[in-house]
Parts: sequence; structure tokens; C-alpha cells
Amino acid sequence: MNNNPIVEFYRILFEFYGPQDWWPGDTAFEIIVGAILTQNTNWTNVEKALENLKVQRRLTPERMFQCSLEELAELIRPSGYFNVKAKRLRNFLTYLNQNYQLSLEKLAAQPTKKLREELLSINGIGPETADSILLYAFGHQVFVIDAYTKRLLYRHGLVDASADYHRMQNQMISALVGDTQLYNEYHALIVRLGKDYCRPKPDCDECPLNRCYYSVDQRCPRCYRQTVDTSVSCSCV
DNA sequence: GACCAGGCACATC
DNA sequence: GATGTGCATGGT
Repeated sequence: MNNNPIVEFYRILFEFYGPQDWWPGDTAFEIIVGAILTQNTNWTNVEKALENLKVQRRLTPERMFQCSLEELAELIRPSGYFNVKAKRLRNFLTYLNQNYQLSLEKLAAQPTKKLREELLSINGIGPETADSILLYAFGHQVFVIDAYTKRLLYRHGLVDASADYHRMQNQMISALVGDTQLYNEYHALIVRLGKDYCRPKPDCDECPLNRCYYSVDQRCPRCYRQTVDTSVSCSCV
């Protein structure tokens, strides 16, 4: 038995959900495109955009690079922020073309630190998107911090509200002795937990982490509304 | 009709 | 450095 809650959460989540087989996507390029399209967006909307790209046979670096910005934006419209995201995809492809002749294999072969810095230098790719690409598209060992991970750590009192991305990332890494597969699975399990229990759900009292997922930030454990006055309970319970 | 979803860049103070 | 804002669709 390990007393570190970060290790314990993993054990509980894996036992509860089992392997998640992440990232959803058949190729490294599909994973990269998905990572950009899912920025602040529900995954079901991303799936619609990916399907459009597949149907039009634009889901390879070469074919997408030939696509006009207008056509690309139209294809990814269901994922929201389509004008912004079309430019971000184009920015990535321009970088890939100029530096690696559109070869993802050449890009993936760079050392992790260098590759991360290069991805972050591309306008539209921030820490979470870069780390998702590193881990899930290229198999580099980095831990992805997303909104669910922030909530998990915060609500369990493991970080304070001011903690930034890299502090949380270091916290996860230092607690975990493991390989790329562990990092892959853990982040996927956190997202699964978040999707199941972060939003209003009348039957949310079966959270595998024993409802303590909700305990720190004064949100109602049943309806998820924030109770502004903490001396008064939410009206739904 | 309001709120939310697997961010990020940029402006402003 | 911290905070606010624009970007936009589709599900609940």
C-alpha cells in the first residue's frame, strides 16, 4: 500500500475503469490534429471534424498542407473556434514542412526537451497540446496536465489554486515511478473520471474516489453548482 | 436560454 | 505578473 494519494488515485481508477486504450486515433497525425481541435472543446465535436477530414481525405500532413485555409476551416467547423484552429493546424504544418519536410518521423526522433520547445514555439500549441502530442502521438515520456487534472489535484487539496502547469506536472512526475504507458493511462483515466463526474449528475455519488473529488472547492457534490456562501448548502440537496 | 467542453494568444493594467 | 477577453460549435 502506497500512502501517496497520487499513486493511490491511479490504483483506484485503474481498478474501477480498466485500461483506456488512449489516445483515440489511428495515426500520429490524427492524434496531433485531435489534440489541437480539442482545445477547450468537447471531444464529440472533434470527432465530427475528424470525420469530415477523413471523408475528404485531408488527414495526412501532405494532403492537409495542400488545403486552403478556408476549406480547412469549413471542414473543422463542428469543432468550434474553426478559424483559429485552421490557422493553428496550418502553423504546425508550415513548421513541419520547413524543418522536417512534412515528416512526422523526423520530428518525433528529436530529443524530448528539444521537441517540446519546438512545439511550444508554434503559435497555437501550448503546454497541454505539446505534451499530448509528445506522449500520445510520439510516445515520449511526459505527463499531460489538463483541466480535469487541475481539478483533481485542487479538490483533493494537493495543490493550491495558484499552482501553474509545470508545478502540477512536476508534482505528478515526482510521485510516479513508471514508464510512458503509466503516464498514458493515468491521464486517460483522469479524463474519464472528469467526464463522468465533473458535470451535473443527480446520481454522482458513486465516484470511485468516494465523492472526495468534490470536497475542496465548495461545489455541491450532487449538482456541481458552486455554493458561493459556504455556510449555506446548495438548494438541490 | 444558460452553461460547459481534454486551450491558447493577446491586450491591458 | 496577474487578470480579462476573443475565439464558436453542439450537447445537456
